[in-house]
Order: sequence, then structure tokens, then C-alpha cells
Amino acid sequence: MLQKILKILEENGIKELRPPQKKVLEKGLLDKKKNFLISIPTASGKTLIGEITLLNHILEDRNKKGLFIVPLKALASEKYEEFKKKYEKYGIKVALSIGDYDEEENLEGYNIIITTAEKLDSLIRHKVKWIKDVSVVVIDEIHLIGDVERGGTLEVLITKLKSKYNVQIVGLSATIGNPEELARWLEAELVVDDWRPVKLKKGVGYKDKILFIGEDGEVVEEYPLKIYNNSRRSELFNLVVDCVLDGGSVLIFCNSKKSAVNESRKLDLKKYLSREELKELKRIKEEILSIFDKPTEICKTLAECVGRGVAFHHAGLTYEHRRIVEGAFRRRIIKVICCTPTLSMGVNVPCRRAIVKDLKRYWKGKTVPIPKMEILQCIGRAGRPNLDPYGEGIIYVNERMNVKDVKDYLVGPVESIYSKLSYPRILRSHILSLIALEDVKDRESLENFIRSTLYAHQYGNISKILEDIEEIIRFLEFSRFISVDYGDGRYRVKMLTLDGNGISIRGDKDKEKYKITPLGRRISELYIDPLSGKVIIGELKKLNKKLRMNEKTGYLGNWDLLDYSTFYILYLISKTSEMLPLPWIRSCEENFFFYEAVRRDIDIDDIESLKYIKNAMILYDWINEVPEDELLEKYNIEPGILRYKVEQAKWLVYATGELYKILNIKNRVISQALEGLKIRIEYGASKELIDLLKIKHIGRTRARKLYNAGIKNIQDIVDNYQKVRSILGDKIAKKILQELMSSDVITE
DNA sequence: AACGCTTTAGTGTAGACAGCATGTC
DNA sequence: CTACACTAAAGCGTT
Repeated sequence: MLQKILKILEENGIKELRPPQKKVLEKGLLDKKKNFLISIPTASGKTLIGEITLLNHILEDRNKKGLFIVPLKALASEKYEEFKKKYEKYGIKVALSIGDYDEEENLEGYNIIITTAEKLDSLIRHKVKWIKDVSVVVIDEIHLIGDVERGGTLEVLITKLKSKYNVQIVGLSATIGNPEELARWLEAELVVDDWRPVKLKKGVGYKDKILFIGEDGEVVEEYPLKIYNNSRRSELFNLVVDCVLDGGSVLIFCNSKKSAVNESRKLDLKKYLSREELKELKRIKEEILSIFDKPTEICKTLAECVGRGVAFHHAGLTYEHRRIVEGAFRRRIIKVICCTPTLSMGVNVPCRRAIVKDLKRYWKGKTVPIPKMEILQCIGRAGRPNLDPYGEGIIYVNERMNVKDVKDYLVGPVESIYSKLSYPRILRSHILSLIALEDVKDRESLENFIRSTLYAHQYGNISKILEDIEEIIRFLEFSRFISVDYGDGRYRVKMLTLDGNGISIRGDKDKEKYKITPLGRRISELYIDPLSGKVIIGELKKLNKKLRMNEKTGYLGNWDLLDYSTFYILYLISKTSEMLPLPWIRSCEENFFFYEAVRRDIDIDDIESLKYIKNAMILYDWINEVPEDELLEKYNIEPGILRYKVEQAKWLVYATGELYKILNIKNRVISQALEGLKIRIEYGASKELIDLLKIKHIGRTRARKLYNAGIKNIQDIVDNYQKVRSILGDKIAKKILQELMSSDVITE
């Protein structure tokens, strides 16, 4: 088998395995019963180890499947393209299954499926049949199990894989402090190695010099920096120019979007660039400006910087922006990117010199030290294979910091990772899912499951988390997402009678049994936080009540009820945890949003409630065709954030619609509002275009063109076909007509 | 009055997974 | 939101 695999690799240009890869094979990677935890640096060939593992299973039995789990959708797409190119010619079928894209409705016939932890979890929740054919799961960046927001999902997923399915698990990890502990939990062979394809020099940067530091923390080289004149006096200017003049490229990691933009504005490399380079930069500049019809502020700023050979990169940029920047940087046209950690985790963007500018970051009301693991990930980006003799990872220090403290970031042990299973939002969702899948039926199976998690493995004592779970169970029960049998053989969807003090009377806790309700099942499948489910349901009922009340008293006055409901639904999805983080309210905006809330009869308790209103208004303007640049300026948000909000809203409106179907609310206005919203959010267009938007080949722009010409629906198109032709052109008009004929919409 | 330095008050804070069913400019 | 960095404006002294 090994020979067969090596031959395939060779045909794909891999002549020799790298030391860590050999090491893993020697330790028995091809033994399908053996789990592995492999902790080696980025870019040292981790992916290939995963590929070898997958090939090992699939080449032997084409009916088997291997999963490759990655943390980002962008990475999934990247790997998908790569694997497809490499392995499809051998008849191995590669599929991509991520949130917004599915290769096929049915993944039955595929061998390698590239997915995210959340998507796989969702697939399991939907009880896909092919799971039984999976014989190997490779988990990239498995150390993310220690991530507060997403680690819990990964942990539950791995626990399920370990206990319920008979698969080989291969975890690929960055350097962590406690690999042994993680390996023990995984029941995996541990392989740790620090081999890198390009040598990495670590150092501390001052104003005028770099101190390179050896593995023992001693200064091994003092590298003086030439002082280049720079009118804007960026502290990092010398550090940057020094590298660029030597044919290198630089990544500067910042702790905020603002500081990334600022740094990139301060740097001007124009006078160090050739005529050809400047010409190419100008072309890219134009490309950036043409993403929107009217460039937004951030586009202009980015374009301006790019003209000087520098770019910034953060979540405020749209994916198009980011791709342009990444591409130009890889092609060595853009010399410097000032970025937030987006780039440290994301796609492959190596550089010569990686500079870390900040060691602290704002988080939940405090400035906290950035974990060493993350700093090392940033620094690890240095060293482009075949381009750089070595990479340089540099922490920049200013007057307030002292070199000694900084050294600890570069040498010595890294933080250990710890289970974040107890993070309530994630836990809530998974407890519900476990009950839905009948993995947890009663107290005993619940405790058994928890005992097999990393949490239990690390903390031993699970009584603390069981207390949290107890609270979650009561919440799920109270929300009627599960029904409980207290030991008398009867499942109840309601808590037992309360005594005078409001404490429920029930039987022996240990005899409790749990069952999912239809509502709970749907929430689990929709993959929303049960708490969000409760909020959505509660608010839908409230809206229904308002509308009913209005029928009697007319207290909503002149409001168009459909429009009122539409806004209310946007408001209600703004209250869910999936919509976090909410936009910031500036003090000058407070009155505006408060007025808006009062006007719409929505209760305001605190500043948090105003954020819901702001979030809802952003979405409301979006669906009412407010031009993007105007909208962004009005609410002081960035294009990337708007896109993200719209994406979230799309999903949540769908979920709201699904929950509405299950609930026993029958309200024509609400149904209509929900139906309309699905389309309006997707296309960002107002309701009069909906009829047109439902037609294939007609989007926001074409619909608006037609509408303004008086063509408002399907019938109009048929009746005025010549006019449609003149507006949209012959080809498109023909397509549309064909579509209408075939889809049987017209009865003529 | 123009300039430059220091103090102070105000402001804003990283990223990105999940449903479902097909084709925007 | 238990901190912090950054910035614009204000304060103050000098030429």
C-alpha cells in the first residue's frame, strides 16, 4: 500500500517525504486502527500526512470515505481544489461540503469529503446515511478544540466519532503545551516535531536594530537597521524597507482593524518600487475600486495604500477585496500587508518577514495578552519555500515594553489547551442535539457521554459541568424543546406543578428520561442556539399579539402592517446570539435609535436594546435598496461586516420561517413578511421587485431596470417581450422567456 | 499670531461556523 | 464590560 501511495504522490511532484512525514509513517500511520496526534509547525507538510492517511483507506476500499475537517470555509475550498486536481484522475471522488455550498445533494458516492466541524455536526444531526461508510477522519488544526467559541463543537464531534463510529482519527495540531494529554484522550500515538522547510529566525525588533534570538533565549545576532527617511515616520518603516529592498515581503500583525489600516497608511514604498511594479499596482488599485459601483470609504483607502505597495487585510473587507490583496501579495506585487489575525489562520500567505506589532488585545472589556500560540502562528508565516533563504519572525517592541519579557514569546513552552465544553452557548446546543439523536436518553447516558469528553479527561470531576447541564436541561424542558419522564413512565412537555416558592416538585433526578419534541428537533436541525430559538418563538408570539390587538384597537395607527412586521422580524433575529457581535452605538446615534424604537412600539431597556434596533435598521435599509456606500456611511460599518450580517440574517430568517411553520400561529401578515424577507435579504431589494426576482436570470439590477420601465411581473414580461429585449438584450430576454415557458408559470 | 509641545477628554475595540435550494452583474 | 491606545482638542509657553 505504501508503494502505491508513494507512487501517486510522486506523480504529483512529491519525490521525497519530509522528515516529519517519514517519522509518522514509521510510527504506523498506515495502521487503520491507530489514532494519531501530530504536532508539527505550519507549512511543514501537515496536509500531506492527512492525504496519505486518506489515500491509505480509499485505495484499499473504494466504498470507504475519508473526511478532512478544516476550520475555515476558505481553507476548505482551497483544499478541495487542490485535492480534486491531484486525486480525481485516480478515480477518487472529492467533495466539498460547507455551509453555503454542497457538491451534491447526496454525498453518497464520494471518497474524500472536505468539510468543517460545524457542517459535519449538522450532517450528523440530519442523520445522513453515508456516515457509516466513513473509516477515517483527519482533523486539521485540532488544537482549536481549546477555542472558546468553536472548540466545544469540535470536542463533541470528536467524542461522538470516538465512541459511536469506528474510525481512525488523525489530528493535526500546531505546537501546544500539553500534546500528551490530548493524545491520551484521543487514544492516539503522539508525534511531535519542529522541522520546518524554511529556517525561521526569531527576533525582537527595535527602532534601529533587530536582536535575533536562539532557542535558549540568548541573543545570537544583532542586526542594525539602516535609517530610511520617511515623512510619515512609521515606527516600522525601517524594519519594512530593509526587507523589501532585499526582495522580501512583510506581514504586520495588528490587534485591531483600525491599527492595521493606520499602519498601512503610514507606510509609503513608492520610491523603492520600479516603474513596472507601480504600473501593476495601479491596475490592482483600479480593480479594488471597481468592486462596488460607488467605492466605499474603505475601498478608497485600500486603493490608495495599494498604490504605494502596501495593503491592509481584515474582516471589514469583502471576500473579493481579500482575494485581490492575497493574490497580489503572493505574486509579490504588494510588498506589505498590515493585517489582523485573519491572515494567521487563513489561507496560505507566506512572507519573508512577519512582524508582530501588538502583544495585547481588547477582549470582553479588557485588554488581555494574546496567547503565545497565536503569536507563534503569526510568526510561523515567515519563510516562503523556494523564495527565501530563511524566514524572520519579529516581535516589535516600543518604549514601554522590555526586551526580556518579549523573549518569552519566542522561546520556551507554549500554553496548554483546555476543553471549552462548559461554554454555555455551545453546550446548550449540543445537549439538545444529543437528545434529538437519542445519544442521550436518560441521566445515565448523559453522564456517560460527558465522561468520555476531553473535559472529563482533563478535569476529572464532572459535577461542575453536570450542574450547568442540569440548568440547560431545565431550560430546554421549560422551553418545551424536550419532554421529561421523572420516573413514572410518562413524558411531560411541561414542568411539574410548582409549589408556593416556585420550586418544581419532581421525582428522583437519576431516574429522569429525556425525549425530543418536534420543536426541539427542528431547532437542533436548524443549527441555531436553543436560546435563540426561544427568543424567536417568544418574539413571534409577541408580534402576533400586537397585530391581533391592532385589529381591535388600531393602535398601530398608520403603519403598513406588512412593513411593520418585516421590520419586527429583522429586530427579532437581531436579538439572537447568532447575530453577535452587534454594531456599536455612538453617543450621537442614541436618540435616533431610541426614537425609532418608540415609534415602532418596541421596548428599550438599555443600550443593548438599542443595538438590536440599529442592527435591524441596517438590514431594513439593505432590503429597501439603500445603496451600499450610503448604508455603510450612515451606520458607520464596513462592507465585510455588512455582508456577514446579511449572510447571518438570511439563515436566521429561514430558521424563523421554519419555526413559525411549527408554531400554531396563523397570521397572514407574518407569513407574508417572512416569505418576502427570504428573497429581499438575499438580493437586497425592496418588495416591489420580488415578483421579478423570483424569475431565474433576474437579479437586483435587472429587476430594477425592468420595474422602472413599467414591467413589474411575469405577465408584463410576456406582454411586453420586445421591451424586455431592448432593456436586457436579446440573449438574456430569450433565456428568461424560455425559463418562464418551461417552468409552467404561464398558462397560455 | 503662528508654532510646537503637553495634557486631557472622548472614542472605539479580531475573527467567522451553521439551513436550504439553485444560478446575480 | 475590571483596560488600553489612539486622536482631536484644549492648554500653555515661546518666538
